[in-house]
Amino acid sequence: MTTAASPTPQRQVPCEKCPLRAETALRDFSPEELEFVGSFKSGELTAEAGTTLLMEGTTSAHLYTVLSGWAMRYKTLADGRRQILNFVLPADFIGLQGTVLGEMQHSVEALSDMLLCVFPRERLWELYRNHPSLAFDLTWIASREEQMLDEQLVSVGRRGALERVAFVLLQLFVRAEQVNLTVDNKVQFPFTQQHLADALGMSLVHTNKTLRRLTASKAVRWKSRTFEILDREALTTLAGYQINDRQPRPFI
Amino acid sequence: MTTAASPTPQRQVPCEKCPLRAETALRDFSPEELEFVGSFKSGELTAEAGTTLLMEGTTSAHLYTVLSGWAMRYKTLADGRRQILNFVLPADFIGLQGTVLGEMQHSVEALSDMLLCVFPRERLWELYRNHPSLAFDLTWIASREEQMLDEQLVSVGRRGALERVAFVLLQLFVRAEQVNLTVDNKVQFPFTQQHLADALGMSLVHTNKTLRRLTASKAVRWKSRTFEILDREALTTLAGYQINDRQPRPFI
DNA sequence: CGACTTGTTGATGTACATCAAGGTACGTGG
DNA sequence: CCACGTACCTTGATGTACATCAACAAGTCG
Repeated sequence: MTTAASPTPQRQVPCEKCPLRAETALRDFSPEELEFVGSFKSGELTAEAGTTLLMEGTTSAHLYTVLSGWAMRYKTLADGRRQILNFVLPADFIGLQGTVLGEMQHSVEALSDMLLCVFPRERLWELYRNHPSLAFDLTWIASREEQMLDEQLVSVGRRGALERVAFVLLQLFVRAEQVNLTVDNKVQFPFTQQHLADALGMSLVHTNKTLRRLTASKAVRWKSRTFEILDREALTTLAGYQINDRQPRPFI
Repeated sequence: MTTAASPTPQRQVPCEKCPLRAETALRDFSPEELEFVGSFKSGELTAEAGTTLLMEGTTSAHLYTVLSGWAMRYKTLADGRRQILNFVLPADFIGLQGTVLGEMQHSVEALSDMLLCVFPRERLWELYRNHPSLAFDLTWIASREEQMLDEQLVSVGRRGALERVAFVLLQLFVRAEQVNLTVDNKVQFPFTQQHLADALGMSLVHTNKTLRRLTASKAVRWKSRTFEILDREALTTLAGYQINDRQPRPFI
């Protein structure tokens, strides 16, 4: 496991040309907002798959926005059991929780090679003081994350294995769609069945068997990293829920 | 199930004399902050046990701070399965999530008689604009809630039944302590085993049996609403975790 | 007093975990 | 090209934790 990741002092993406912005993954910013965010951004970070971006029990001086790539947020128990709390996609924000307790209460690890925007946590206060609209966006983000956790908790607590698997796959697909990571009903998933198992609170073997039941239903296909939805309605039914397409996400 | 709850136009608790503040459940406010919060508060709400304060799928014009009493935040699936996401105690804030999507994605129901402070959601923006320190507190709160959900997800996903029950009881006890609801290692819990089961993602019967195993270990006692910790260290060990005592909570 | 809610317990069923083994794909160095 | 290693997936056999069902006991409340 790589623990450090090196900042890249090379050419950076200027905020006004942020690829996320071009994709409408973010709300529109006023020129003032855009200028502040540009100055708030202190650099970029490239990280290889497997890099630990944030570690439970440590403090981080930085906040990040994902420009590209996937990560996972997780916790581990003393004996090694792992629970993946959430997957992190482009346009997602990480590190905000550290603001509360100082120490991170979870770890974040890159699942693929990533590019991240870096912001200094120390200037967060300045954002709150001078840019209430951005501060509001941060609350919005925290609140949205909470809603995803709520759903996840319902899944793990109250849905059966097939429902659970269908639900998480559908949800991930929808999130990937929102940041234009899908091409005619296909996505590249950078994670393994083990990751899925750890997210769903199931064993690897049982996840595998459930996955085979799911693919047997012809609703989806998932082979060597490529996930494809064949019958979206069927998948939605199996998931026992219609996922609400959320509004475009604010902030950087 | 009662669905509505009536506002009480009678004598209200002035913010500077907020009982929560006296108990140091909240951070200190500057006079300016205190004055704004006082004006932000639009009333009080008393609610009987069983009252639905917020309903999934509806919108609410209000935000609430709990002054006294317990509630639960939960979601239900189409077929009636219920997952309790979190318990709500005095000094907790509810309704913030509605800010994100408009519609609430979960319900909140009073477990005991309650007294709540009411704030108009429409003036939230004013808070962000003029009182960045309070805005920051709101983010803090959202972030703290997220951390509790993380823990809960780990429990339901990766801990065994005994561990789970021990953990949630210990956590509830600690939270109750923080708002002075405990008297020599005892609390009044206003909920039933069914509620615990729904919070832990377990069946009622299995929860009951696990609870009996737990009480057999002499670590705790729980009879007719009164919960008592007899051996805190033993309970902590059973929970497989030491819960970190958090800092005092900011905002109203 | 019955009616109802909450807790308790045993019997039985099932969903899931664990164990063990092998299969497939993709890399490496020869 | 093959031999070899490794990472990931697949599958059957077995074990166990938990759910479901059923019945009853103990309050509590009208």
